Amino acid sequence: MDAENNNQAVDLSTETKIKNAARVVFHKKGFAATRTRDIAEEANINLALLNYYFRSKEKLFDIVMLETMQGFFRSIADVFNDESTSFEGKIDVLVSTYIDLLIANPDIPLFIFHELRTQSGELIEKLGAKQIIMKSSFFKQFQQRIKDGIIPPLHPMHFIMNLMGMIVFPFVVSPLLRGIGDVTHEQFNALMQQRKALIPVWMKAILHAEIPNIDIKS
Amino acid sequence: MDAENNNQAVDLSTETKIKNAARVVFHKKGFAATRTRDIAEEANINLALLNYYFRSKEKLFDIVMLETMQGFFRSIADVFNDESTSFEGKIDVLVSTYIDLLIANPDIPLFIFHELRTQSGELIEKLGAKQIIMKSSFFKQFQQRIKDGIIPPLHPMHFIMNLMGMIVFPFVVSPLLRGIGDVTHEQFNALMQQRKALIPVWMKAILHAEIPNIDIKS
DNA sequence: GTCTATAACGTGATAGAC
DNA sequence: GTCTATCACGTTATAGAC
Repeated sequence: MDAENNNQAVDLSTETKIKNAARVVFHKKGFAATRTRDIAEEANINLALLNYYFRSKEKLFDIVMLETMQGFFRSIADVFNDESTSFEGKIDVLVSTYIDLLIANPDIPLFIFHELRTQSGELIEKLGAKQIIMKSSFFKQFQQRIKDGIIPPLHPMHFIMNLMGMIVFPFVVSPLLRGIGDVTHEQFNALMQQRKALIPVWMKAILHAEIPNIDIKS
Repeated sequence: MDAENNNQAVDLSTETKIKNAARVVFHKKGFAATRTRDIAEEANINLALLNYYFRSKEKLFDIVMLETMQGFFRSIADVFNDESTSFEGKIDVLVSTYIDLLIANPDIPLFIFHELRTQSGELIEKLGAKQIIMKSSFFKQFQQRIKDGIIPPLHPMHFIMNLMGMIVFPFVVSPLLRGIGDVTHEQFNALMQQRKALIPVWMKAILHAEIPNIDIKS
């Protein structure tokens, strides 16, 4: 029964075991704070094998980080570029998809944010993040709605930030919720499930809110 | 003229120079990734002086971290407990105060979030964060509005997360905005200035949005 | 209080037996 | 491929002169 608890116990190749363990530890502690010994222990392998398969801690980290980033942005791209869904439909799917993803991997956001600050801008280029967002079906639908006067002519990033913020932010501050609001882990996940239905509603309220007379040039 | 650029050049005590430098470097790189040499260099002092004044890297970090946390939560407490302002007024002040704070110190959010995950729950207790939020005038005004039927009876944390997320999240992902939206540093700050007026409007739209029939217990 | 030199330690990486 | 033992290096911390 305890053999099924984690993938280290199952019959995976040593290389895969190391990479999986590295992903867990790097996500949780970041590059600088993790020791190669931590990864070896998590993977139940000998320390020397890490260097045998991946040459160095840094090379292993680069592989894990790129995979994580690509996975994250690819799943955004899939939703944003689905030509068959409406603007509102994309919001629903995005919210639901990402809340599930973050419940399963709550350490990912801080990991990504930290790397985005640390790494230079070429990482973002390498990921093609710009094309994913700015040339997406979602973005076009968005701009059409501004042109039609359905949505106020604010910088699109305002709404992207609001949407992603409402999805991701709770996971970043979840320790605070436990400490401040006496919210258990299970209650937290229940709140996140609620938000699958709530965020789309809130997002529509934000999109159509009457905006004050401010300077709206870019 | 260049003597006024930073506080290291002015006539501060060595102890203060070290602490200021430590704050800058720790905020930017976190505990594990900063070397005491980095701090010494930033402070323009000899490496040995760091240990002379603060005993160890860890003790210096603890001092800096606690000060940062206390400063952050204290400024929230000041707004939340101001009996002279209305519910809406508190939102306005909170948004404006924090956007200014974050423009001046964009590294603070990730630093705090990372520490909240790393440190145990006793840090949150030590900060009195629970009392600051749950017993605040803001929170009482909030619950009164639920009782009056002005606001739907959702868990208060939903709205706190939405509000703080809209304020803080852009600063956490600012590198992405530069990479994706071709937003310069100045344009970013201009967008944040806009948000001082926009977030209160959006927040009110969220607060009064008709919510769907979901399970709202807990 | 401030410096130089160095000790003490932790960690990444490798050599070499099996 | 996998292990034990160990090296090589960077970093924290301190000793001791000034």
